[in-house]
Amino acid sequence: MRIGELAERTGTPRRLLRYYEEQELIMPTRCANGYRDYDERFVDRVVQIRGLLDAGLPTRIIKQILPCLDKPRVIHFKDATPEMLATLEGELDRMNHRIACLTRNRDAIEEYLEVVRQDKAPEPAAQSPGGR
Amino acid sequence: MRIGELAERTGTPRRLLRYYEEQELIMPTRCANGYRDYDERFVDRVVQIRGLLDAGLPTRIIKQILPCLDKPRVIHFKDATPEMLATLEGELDRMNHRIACLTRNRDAIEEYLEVVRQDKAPEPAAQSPGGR
DNA sequence: TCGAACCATCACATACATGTGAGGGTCAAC
DNA sequence: GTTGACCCTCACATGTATGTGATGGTTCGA
Repeated sequence: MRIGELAERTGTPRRLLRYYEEQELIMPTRCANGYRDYDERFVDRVVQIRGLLDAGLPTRIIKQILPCLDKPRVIHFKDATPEMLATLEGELDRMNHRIACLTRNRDAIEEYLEVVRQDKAPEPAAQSPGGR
Repeated sequence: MRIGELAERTGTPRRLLRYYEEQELIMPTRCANGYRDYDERFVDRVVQIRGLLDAGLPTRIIKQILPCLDKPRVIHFKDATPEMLATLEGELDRMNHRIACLTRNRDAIEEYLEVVRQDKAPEPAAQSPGGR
């Protein structure tokens, strides 16, 4: 598929698809006329990239972890230098921190919303301060 | 405490503490001489801010959710306009997406690391391709 | 054959978090 | 009273992910 279709199917501006390519996150082939030609697999991949970017990972890191996640991963064993593994472990750590932080705050927001809704919804009886 | 101590205790450049204040994420009082005066509570708060920033939330959003998380939260009930609640729900959603994405990728990295380690560590017997 | 709808590259602009430094005040210790 | 370690307020610079537009090639249907 060409860039327009991929853009539409992933909800991503063309500009960014080209940017991700420049950052070597995705490497589409080219048609004879120079147009980018994207494989079906790129749909998922782009969505994954966007998710990781949104979660705070820079392209530099995403570029490193992406190849490790492809499923027939035997191919990538030889790339696994010690430094590379160390980087991955470091990122694993940061991701765990992020997950913990997000989860903590999400739970807190959820609780807040529940409490506020309880305070607004029920029949107007005796209520603690702040009630409507 | 003054800015230097807070910076050291949170591992945050002074520059950023002033920036967070400019963005109205933290509002220290001032001493007579104009120095910022930080309460003990700011230590946790700054750490929380940094965690959320690292997880991809912009200061604009952090500013909105922070006050909802303070524990004697009765004070903040009146701020809960419908638009505000909608925003919060939206952010809750995005945070859930982020958490899901991070968790998925973390698990995949973890699995990858396990497989690679298994491939490198054990006694050199018959092994699948890619072995050392 | 023309126009619309794609595609290409290039370049400049923006928002946001952050770095860095200049120019100057405060204060405690010597 | 001078020095050094703080603090202040600017203000300009950087990196990263984005927005936007100029300029031009390709394809295809009217």
